[in-house]
Amino acid sequence: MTRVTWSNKKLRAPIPRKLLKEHVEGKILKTIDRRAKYLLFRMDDGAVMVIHLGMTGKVGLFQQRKKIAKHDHLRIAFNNSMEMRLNDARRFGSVVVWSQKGAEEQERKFSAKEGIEPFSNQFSAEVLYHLASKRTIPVKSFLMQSRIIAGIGNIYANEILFAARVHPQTSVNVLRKRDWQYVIEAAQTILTRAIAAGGTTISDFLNSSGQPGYFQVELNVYNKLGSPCPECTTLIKKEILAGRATYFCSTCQRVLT
DNA sequence: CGGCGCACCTGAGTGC
DNA sequence: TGCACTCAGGTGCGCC
Repeated sequence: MTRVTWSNKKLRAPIPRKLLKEHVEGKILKTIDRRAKYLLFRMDDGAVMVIHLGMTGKVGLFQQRKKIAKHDHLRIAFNNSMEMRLNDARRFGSVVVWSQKGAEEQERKFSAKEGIEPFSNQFSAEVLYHLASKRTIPVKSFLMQSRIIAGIGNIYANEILFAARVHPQTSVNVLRKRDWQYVIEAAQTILTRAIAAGGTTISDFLNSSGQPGYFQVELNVYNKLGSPCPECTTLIKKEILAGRATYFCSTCQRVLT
């Protein structure tokens, strides 16, 4: 990575310019991993650059000579005429750098406060049942709490609960193990589909088109206020739950008690 | 501690 | 190429 440049705006936090200069510029990018909704760019010396995309962030590969776009906040050039660009209109995203010295410890601490990965063995009816047993928050809020479960945002929380036929308002402590099993299966199916669509988005970036991935995923309830439920034709309802738009079918999704 | 409300920001859409 | 207003895919802080 031959050169790092940035805008003068801060994201969620100021861009760590000094650390990027010291630990990213001039280094060799070895692998890119993901934990929760964070991207981990690992240098071959052990340093790590962590990027979160917030609501509107996008990372793409571009020719260095291509004109920069409004809201490009970070550019990292490679030694082959390409560069990676982080574009983020609302600036809810973030960039953090762990130097090789403390990276392992920092990653452990970071990972410890992020929730269960939906494709891990921990994402089981047993585990979720126990985590939920003493809590009373609505199941939708529970699914969206990144400290408990990683990677499920508002759109997919809505879609998962529709697929599992669970009402978003249901208090988590009333779900039985078999309800959790439905939720888990729905989550894995829907996230798998979403990831497949996301893969298409990455290709679009290279082709300079740039369609957000979720337009390619078929949504059953999210943003479908007043549309007929695909299962029973009842009109989809919308309510605000914990400040977030919540869509559901009041026939298919019953509040458990 | 758990649960909730709200702040952080820009842009798209809608109604007048 | 107006203006005012609402809403948006996430996270984390402060308050009760």
